[in-house]
Amino acid sequence: MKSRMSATQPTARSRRLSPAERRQEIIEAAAALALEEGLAAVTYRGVAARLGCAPGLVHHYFDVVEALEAEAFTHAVTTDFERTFEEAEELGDAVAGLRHILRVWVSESPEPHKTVWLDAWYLAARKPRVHAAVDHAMRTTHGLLVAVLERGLREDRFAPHDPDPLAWQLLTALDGVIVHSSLGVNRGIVDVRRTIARFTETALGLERDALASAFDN
Amino acid sequence: MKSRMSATQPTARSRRLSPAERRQEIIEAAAALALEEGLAAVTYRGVAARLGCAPGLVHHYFDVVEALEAEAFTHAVTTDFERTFEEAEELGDAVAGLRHILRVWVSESPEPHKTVWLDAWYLAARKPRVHAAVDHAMRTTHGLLVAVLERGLREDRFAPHDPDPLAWQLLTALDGVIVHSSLGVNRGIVDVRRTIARFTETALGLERDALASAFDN
DNA sequence: AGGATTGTTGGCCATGTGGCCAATAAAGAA
DNA sequence: TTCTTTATTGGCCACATGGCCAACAATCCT
Repeated sequence: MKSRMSATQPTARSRRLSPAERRQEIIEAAAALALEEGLAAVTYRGVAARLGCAPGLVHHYFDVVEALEAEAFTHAVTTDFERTFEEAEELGDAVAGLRHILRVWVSESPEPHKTVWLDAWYLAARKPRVHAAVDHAMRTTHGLLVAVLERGLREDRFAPHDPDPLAWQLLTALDGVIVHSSLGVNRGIVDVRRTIARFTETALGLERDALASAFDN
Repeated sequence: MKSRMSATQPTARSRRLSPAERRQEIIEAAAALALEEGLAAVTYRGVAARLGCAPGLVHHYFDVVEALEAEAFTHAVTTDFERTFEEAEELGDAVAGLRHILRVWVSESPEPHKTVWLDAWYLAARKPRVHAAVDHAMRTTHGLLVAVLERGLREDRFAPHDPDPLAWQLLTALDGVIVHSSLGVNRGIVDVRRTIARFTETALGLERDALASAFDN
């Protein structure tokens, strides 16, 4: 019921972009679509409608939908969360940085990212290219987290530990939080945000509420 | 390429079952299908093909596919994992019971359940009835886990804690493990199975490897 | 300016799905 | 036995998707 719009509206879009520009435009539209309506909404027709072009154009740049889904996911998740890590690095110490990361990451606000991650995990089981994108994104995240942990060790703020496996354990718990908060289970029963904070405090030998205070507002 | 079988093969199935029997048969077929090929394979045609009946029959008992998906999920996950908790209760002490639960739950073997959970979480975001089924299943699990924790407190095997929120935290970490093991990320880098064991040992004040020993074989 | 390159369009097909319905036949009731 | 009920069938429609392609036209090059 909302499929017709190209004939009535010329879309006022500059036609014949360079391949690089058009490709980037498609990826951004797909990523925005994934954040707003889920990764399942990333289809030839869906992206084309949002962009105001013909579905065949999208197919021209991504001859397989899976590739478009993978790119959309990657662009959607890597954009602002690498920024988050950069912000964390500029903060005073590792504890403050970690607190910042947790606050941004498991915010209870409208849940665009959580849904995208869940969608990606689901699709990864059946679509190899999405799986590869998810795998890469998670390894990248792990690397960034390891850097934070190593910084904390250098600054003597964290109890001694092996950053590599611990980072995986924290990410595992974090992804569990994504699942639970995305579902809205146990809402009102226990604050999901504090769950990960508790785990991290314990693992790093921090004093109670050293990280959970990030959610006090 | 495998859709034709009703005309050539009478399916040798007793026809005209009682509504209760047929309904149960459908649910079991749908659950088996969900475990083998994912919850997305639970369609009118899919279940009917597995059962050797007409798709219309399945629709006659479940006039909305969502209801069938929800029932399939519930039957698939509640069947054997309530049994696991019963087995745990019959074991010597709470620590042994918890160890048993972890071993069965996060086994690295063929991953039928993990996929089903992931599928359900994904579908729950868009299908209310599936969401209700998932919510109920998770609350049930939480209740069973709380019972185990309370038992451990009575037996003085666990450090003092509030079982209710702790059970949610453990389940959160556990679901994170499901995500990671389902993806096969970090395979060979860190043993995902031990992640949840570490968290639990820490939270309950158990000595190192008290639970992780469940994975030594 | 004219021609070649290629970004772009609109439409087409096959497939799989949910949902619906009249016709059929099997089981139980009279 | 015959009649009534209803479990069951097979086919139908509308819709959305992935993928493909010939024709069109804007831009760049000569």
